[in-house]
Amino acid sequence: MDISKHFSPSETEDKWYRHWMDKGYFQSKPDDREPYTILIPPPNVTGVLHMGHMLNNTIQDVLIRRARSEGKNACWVPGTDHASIATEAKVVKWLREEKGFSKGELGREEFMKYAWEWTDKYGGIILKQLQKLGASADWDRTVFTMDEVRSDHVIKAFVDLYESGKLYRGLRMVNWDPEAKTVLSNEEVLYTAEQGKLYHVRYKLEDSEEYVVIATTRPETIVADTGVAVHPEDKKYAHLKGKKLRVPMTDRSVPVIFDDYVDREFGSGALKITPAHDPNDYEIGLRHELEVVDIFNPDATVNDKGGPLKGLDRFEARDRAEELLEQAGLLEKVEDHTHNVGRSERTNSVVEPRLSKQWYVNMKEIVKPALEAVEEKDIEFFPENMINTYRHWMNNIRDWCISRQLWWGHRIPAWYCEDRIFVAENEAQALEKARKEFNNPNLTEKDLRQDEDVLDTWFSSWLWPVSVFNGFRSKEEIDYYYPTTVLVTGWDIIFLWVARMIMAGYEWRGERPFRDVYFTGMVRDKQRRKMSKSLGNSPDALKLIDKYGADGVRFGMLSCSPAGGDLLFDENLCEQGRNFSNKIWNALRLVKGWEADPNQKTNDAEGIACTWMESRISQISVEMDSNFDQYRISEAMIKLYSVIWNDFCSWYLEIIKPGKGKTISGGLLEKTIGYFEDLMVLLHPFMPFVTEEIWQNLRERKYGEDCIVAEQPGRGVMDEEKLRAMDLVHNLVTRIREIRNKYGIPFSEKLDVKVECKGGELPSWLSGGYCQILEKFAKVNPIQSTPEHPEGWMCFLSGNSKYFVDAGKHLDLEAEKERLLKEKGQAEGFLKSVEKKLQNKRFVDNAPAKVVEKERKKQEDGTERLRIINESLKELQRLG
RNA sequence: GGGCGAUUAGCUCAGUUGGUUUAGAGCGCCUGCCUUACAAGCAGGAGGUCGUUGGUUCAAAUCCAUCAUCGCCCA
Repeated sequence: MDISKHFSPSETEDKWYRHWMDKGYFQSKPDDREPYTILIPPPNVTGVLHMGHMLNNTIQDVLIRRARSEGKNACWVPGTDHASIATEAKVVKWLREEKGFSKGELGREEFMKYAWEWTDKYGGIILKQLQKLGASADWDRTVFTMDEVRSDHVIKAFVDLYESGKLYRGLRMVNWDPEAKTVLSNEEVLYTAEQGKLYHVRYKLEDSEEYVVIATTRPETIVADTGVAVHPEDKKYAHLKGKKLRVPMTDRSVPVIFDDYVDREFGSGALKITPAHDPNDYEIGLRHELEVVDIFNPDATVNDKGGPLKGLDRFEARDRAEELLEQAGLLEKVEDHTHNVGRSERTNSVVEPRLSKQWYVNMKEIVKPALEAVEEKDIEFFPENMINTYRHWMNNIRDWCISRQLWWGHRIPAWYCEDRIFVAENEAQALEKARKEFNNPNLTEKDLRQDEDVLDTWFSSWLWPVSVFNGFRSKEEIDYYYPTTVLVTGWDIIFLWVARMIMAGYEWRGERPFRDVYFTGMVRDKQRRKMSKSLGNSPDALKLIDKYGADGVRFGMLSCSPAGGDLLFDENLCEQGRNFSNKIWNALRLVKGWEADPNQKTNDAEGIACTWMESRISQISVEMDSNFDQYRISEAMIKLYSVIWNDFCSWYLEIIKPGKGKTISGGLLEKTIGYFEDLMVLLHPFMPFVTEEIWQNLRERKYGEDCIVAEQPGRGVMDEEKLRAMDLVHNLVTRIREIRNKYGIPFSEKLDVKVECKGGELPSWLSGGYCQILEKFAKVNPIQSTPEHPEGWMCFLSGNSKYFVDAGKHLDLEAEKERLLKEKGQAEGFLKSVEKKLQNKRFVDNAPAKVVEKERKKQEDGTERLRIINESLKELQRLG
């Protein structure tokens, strides 16, 4: 059989992916088996695959494939979300640049047509990319937050909440994005320290030339001031009680108020109050019943109320205000000032606090079961400590603003008629309600006006675990799949999404939406910067797959991805993954190259190797079980990597490898192929393509006999003694190789080795089949026992035994002495620390007997080692 | 300002909740090898007083406190 020296992923990936799809392995239907369900955190429908997605989805795929191999009914539901603001921003830009239209010119209906056109064109690219990665999601179930079923759920949820009194419409200070002209939730605003200026402005008393200096970063809002606040205990300003100050650039005067919100240390200790343009000022304004003057249009240009600044953009207005203040002699000084500026996550424009009427979800009641579920571990977080963040947010939760001044999304199902609101699933029902309310059967649709706004995208995705299974309308699927097994997502959306899904789960199902939450870290570059498109520090995901293969990239992502922690991505890790694929591939080439003789018996060494390998496979399987229970995915993979590379390839295969021109026992080859299969099944969830390819090559397979659905190995055989013996052999081999290396003894030169053995009997692991292994790996004749140091032989330690090797002409007394002295130092240090413990009476009295016993054994061993070393040194001196 | 977390080998990280022969892995580094599966490889090696200073304990990388440095979240 002619097999290429290097594994080539590109040839195999598409082939097997298609085969899995053809066989319908990714599909899930409710049946008698235990379900294992994962819902994808829906990426933006028009987005492209980035490193975060790769990590997140690789982990989901590992879990799903592992569950499948455990015989569970594995169901991974893929889908996308419509990402209201991000998508609308893209469509607006596209229309402006390509078609020359603005949103306003088009009107709502036309705009929506274009938005759907855009979505149809770019939608789902990301899902195709996930397939390249090997994602074994049930694609027949692909859902979209704006498809019919999901939209229906969103509308129904809104109506439900309204009817149960958990929704209200209120005037609040909101985060306004003047570019997208929409409100943003707190979570959509990103704060960073930015360089600005602090303007010190003089406010004169109404009836004198005396003035108060007030520091502000936003002089353009001076014209909207309706008060000046000072701290009630600030003696400096006590005399201002009852006075009024003239607002610069206007002919208005405003009262001085006393409020302990004021920070006496900041600036002059006097604060201008602009209720319409600052959330804190708004609160203060409410307390003191100040007037509210709003000087901005929705696009943050100054309106009629802005006096001399009218018509200017807010930043132009700032400069203009500076000029005007300067001219009026009211500007005391301007300083550089660093302060936190909030920007829109989507458009990056500076967020403008603005008073506006919006829809809110009252969180008071909803939050309770959601917090409790996590506190009581009904829902488990991995890593556990994410609960702190969660608790903190939940305890300080504020009502959720869910309306957005956009068109792309679910339009709010609220209709206005005169001064009344009618919330219903559709217009006809709303009309019905209105007719009843007004007792007027003559009302028509024309009398109703639907709310212009759409709902926050998260208002649709918080329903995901329910809506994905059509939970509001049908029982069949949701009763089987809900609650889902695990949610895999980044911790950055714990509030935006995770917390809210939990709330929705209890609100509509009375039950947790998932059992576990696995929080992935953020993928960062080597400089610890979050990988992002804007920084351009994110490698192209598909190019990486081209270069290293999907398996290689998966390996790379997984090998550095502890839950919750950040992940410093290094392409090097993908290379390591690719090399690993190649390693296994070459193991296949080796095994396939052997010629089997059905009549040939296995020898002792081979028998030992088999029992040992079986035990190792059992051992690693058990370890992986426990790793998976704790979502230690990275650890499970690295351990398996080591078993495959070191134990299977470097050790097992080398032991049983037939000599040149020799055949292998048929039974042994059969067993070997079995182990290889077992290892491929265990590795499959991490590296699906290369394992499937090898699995298929290991034997003739019937159609449908595939690695992806193969059963995991049993955990039966566990021969502790063989495992220990093989360790000792390994150690001895390493020592002999080290000596060969150090003294330049070529491998072609066969060595005689003896072991110091008082009774004259060799331990079992130095005789029989083990001798053959030693012969093969260290090139030594069968080891013999000796009561004393043979004349002129070199001495070394392995484990606790003293060995002698006939190094002949290679013997270098000086180097030997140096080596032994170094070992002596170590042995002495070791013994000292052990003895110190044992001499401590309190240790011997208080520590558990087992621990003390262990220390005694250590002491014995250490003493023995030291004795051996000292003897050898004496022998050396005698020779030298 | 409130909170969370980190600090272990040159780099990236494990260390299963205080006790495995004086701390492990991968990468990198050094030495020797194109040994007939694999140079995307093989064999071997060097490298850490577990951030600081105290404390608890028979016993601390592990628990507590302080400080230092860094990161993140919320306001």
